[in-house]
Amino acid sequence: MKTILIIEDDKDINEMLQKVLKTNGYNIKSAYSGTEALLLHGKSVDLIILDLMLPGKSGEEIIKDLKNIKNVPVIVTSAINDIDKKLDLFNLGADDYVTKPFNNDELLARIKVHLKHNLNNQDDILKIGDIELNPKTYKVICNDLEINLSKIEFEILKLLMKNENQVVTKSVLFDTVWDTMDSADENTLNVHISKIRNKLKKANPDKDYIETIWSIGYKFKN
Amino acid sequence: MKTILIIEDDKDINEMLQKVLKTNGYNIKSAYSGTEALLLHGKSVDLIILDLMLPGKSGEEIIKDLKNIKNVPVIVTSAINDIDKKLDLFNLGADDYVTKPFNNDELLARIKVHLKHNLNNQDDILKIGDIELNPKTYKVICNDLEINLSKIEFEILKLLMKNENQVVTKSVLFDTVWDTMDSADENTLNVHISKIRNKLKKANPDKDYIETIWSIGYKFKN
DNA sequence: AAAAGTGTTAAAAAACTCTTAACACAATCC
DNA sequence: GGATTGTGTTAAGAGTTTTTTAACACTTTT
Repeated sequence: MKTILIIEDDKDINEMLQKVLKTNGYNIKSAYSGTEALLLHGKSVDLIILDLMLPGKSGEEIIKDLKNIKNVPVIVTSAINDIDKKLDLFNLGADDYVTKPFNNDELLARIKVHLKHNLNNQDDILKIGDIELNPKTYKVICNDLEINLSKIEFEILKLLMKNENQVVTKSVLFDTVWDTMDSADENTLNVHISKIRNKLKKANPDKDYIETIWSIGYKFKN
Repeated sequence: MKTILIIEDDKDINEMLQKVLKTNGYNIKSAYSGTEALLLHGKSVDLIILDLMLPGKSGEEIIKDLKNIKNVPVIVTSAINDIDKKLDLFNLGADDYVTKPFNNDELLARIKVHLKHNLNNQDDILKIGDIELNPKTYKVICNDLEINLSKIEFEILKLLMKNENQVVTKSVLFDTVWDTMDSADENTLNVHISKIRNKLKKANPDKDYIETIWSIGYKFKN
């Protein structure tokens, strides 16, 4: 289920949006100001609906800060239809700009468009060779044997498998698996990789799944 | 360079769009009817701008056919601001809907958004002759063979390829690849260049990619 | 022909990684 | 409550790969 962060100071509109989006199957976080939004924005948020409210921080500042935390699609809503403002926001990374009053169904359609593009959050079963990873149940089957991975181990393997045959850089791994800025020690990653390799090797001793790309990262190869 | 397919029956608007998009660095294909568009749409097209008011096939039909050939972002432009029509088109796979008359800069911004999202973003892959370098995945393919470069080798080749047919001075190389002040020995660079040349030669023995510019630097020639 | 710059190779040095073990912490179980 | 189990992080030493250094042959410029 996708999570949408609503940033809207108008209480009626905020609540209306919450209701509409909830009935359409989204998980909701709601904020009534930019500063509040910054606290709520994090790993689980998949898309942001940002109202260009006037009091406090400007929309431009907020969008910058939000994108800094995590780069997800931002749909700006605004009563103002000023072209310069629009262009500013697109430049700062806004993905869409909807003028108020908007039609709810159109907003829903636009949300769909921008979520569709973000393929990083698909929860489908990943099947590569004799490994099967189910992001929903946290189950991993290798060579017909079920293996137990810890949460971090699971996240690492999922990311590697999503990028099959491509290098996943260490910085990407840190950003995705550990959402804090002061990401873990390099060594921590090594240890986890080592543990994953051991568990996979136990299930299938003949294969090497994870390749080290020296000084860059790791690659799940098939 | 990205290629945009313009589908617009109004001659003036079509030509205006061509001009605007060309000056903004896009490659253009232009069609004045749906059937013509279907013939032009293919592998090289990255995004479509589709005007709705076409004689013959309806916009809905055309968008279906286009997506069938190759699923690229479609921005619909239309003089009609009918919500039901809009929703129909979003359902059929439209990625954006811009009402005429539109501001050119806004259209450009929206084009950027939808191209950015395209995961098959081949944009920053450096392709020169039979060499392909992907800065994101750290992959280098030469003459259809994948070659493994170390990190420094990769950075050097990337810089040279970015400045195709231009001399890259040694000081620029040192500043870019080694970010410390006490830049490495001149000889160090020679050794790395030598290693890169060897690996490239192994993949394609017939070509000399890197040219020495005596006492100044190196040049990736094509 | 001399001087300056470059190419290549092998070996030393540095950087990075892997594994094991230890510790702290949290959740679970009797 | 106290013991047990499992997880995440840190540290240390061994192991591996890359990077640099140094030597010498070679090429270009003056």
